[in-house]
Amino acid sequence: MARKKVKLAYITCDSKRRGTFKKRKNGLIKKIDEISTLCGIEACAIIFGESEPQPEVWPSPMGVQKVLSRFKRLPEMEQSKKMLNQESFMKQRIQKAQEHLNKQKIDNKRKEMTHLMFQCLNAGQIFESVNMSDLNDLSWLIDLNLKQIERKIDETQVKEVVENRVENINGMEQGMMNNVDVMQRQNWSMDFNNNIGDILPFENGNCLPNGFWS
Amino acid sequence: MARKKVKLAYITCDSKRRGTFKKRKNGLIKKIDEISTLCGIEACAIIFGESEPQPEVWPSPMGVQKVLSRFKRLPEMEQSKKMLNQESFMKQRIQKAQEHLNKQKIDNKRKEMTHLMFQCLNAGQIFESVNMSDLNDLSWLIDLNLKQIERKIDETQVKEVVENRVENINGMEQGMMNNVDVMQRQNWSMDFNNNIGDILPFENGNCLPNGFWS
DNA sequence: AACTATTTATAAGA
DNA sequence: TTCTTATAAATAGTT
Repeated sequence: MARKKVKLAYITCDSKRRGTFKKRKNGLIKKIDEISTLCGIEACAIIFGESEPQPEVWPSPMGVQKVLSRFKRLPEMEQSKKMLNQESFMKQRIQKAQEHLNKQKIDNKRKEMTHLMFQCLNAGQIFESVNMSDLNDLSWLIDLNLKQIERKIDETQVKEVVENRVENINGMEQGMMNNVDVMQRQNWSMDFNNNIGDILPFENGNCLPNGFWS
Repeated sequence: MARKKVKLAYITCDSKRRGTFKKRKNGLIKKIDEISTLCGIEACAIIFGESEPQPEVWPSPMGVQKVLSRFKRLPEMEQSKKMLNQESFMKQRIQKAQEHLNKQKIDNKRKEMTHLMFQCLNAGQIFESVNMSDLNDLSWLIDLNLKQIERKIDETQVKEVVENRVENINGMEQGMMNNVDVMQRQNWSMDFNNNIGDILPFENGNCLPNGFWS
């Protein structure tokens, strides 16, 4: 997990595998030490290196024996209660990955639509190529921005100053919804960028926020 | 390890300890899963929660049994070979902490001296309060900067442009070494700041680098 | 073995 | 409890 994300699979290259093993074994033992200390619990780990007859153990073999005897004292039934651990563990992992993927997709969509929104503002029109679905998302995004703008207005109590700008924006939204020509006033987008910047929910106001595409 | 560095000691607060345990147990199991997969080795962990009769085990209890039987097959002698693991582990930890501390000290000193250097440049003189030892470190730091400046000059091949500036800097160093009055030309520091900024080894040239004191 | 650029883990807070 | 988010730690690739 560094420099490059590593695929979770057997490392074929011998030297790399050995290096990884050494580093991760140390990390693992440190982690067990920490959780034991922090939470005051009993735990042990036994790690067989691939060509070493003696395993690395933690804590001392005596400590391991203590944990093991406690483990063995449990009736088979109890020991096996979590038998499906590994499988359910994998399922959990898959589910989490799936959820993460979904979040990323939504996030990407939002970025895409934000980009499109600014393109439209700069061009002063909505491109022919934008399909219905994106248009829908776009209006959702504009809606979202509007709400934030309204909130900001309430907060700063400068209603009188920006009221007509908000009307413009409402007009813009209406226009987008109907895919008509509210945006065609070329000057409007520049006016928008120059004035609305400081109440947009982005750091940089009239351009995409820092690191937006990174 | 986040938001705040946690002291490696038993967590007294019950709710925090339980939360930490849960999170770290998951992290730990994930790590064991990873090292097993990546390195193709056998390993197991048994973790007793503080009030749970059944331990969390990894991999499945069957897998644990397999590792355990392999472990038990080893003669006592072999099992105990790494008996001192825990103690030597602690010693290693202490040594590493010590080394880290030393690096931090050196780093701090360097920052302190850099700060002092700029203070002197701004004031146009070396303060009476600076002791001999710091003066020594200061000259070392200036030396270091000089070398970087020289390297930069070679790289950019703009020798003719900056040559006399370098002479100024050499003069400055000489002056510091002798604790005399080369720095007293009030205008010099401003000139330095204005012109040397882009070849200093810092991001911001005439002020401390970003995040320097964070 | 030591060094960093990155990825992960995770302590607090919402 | 789960979800964020800022920070601390682990660690992959390099030297």
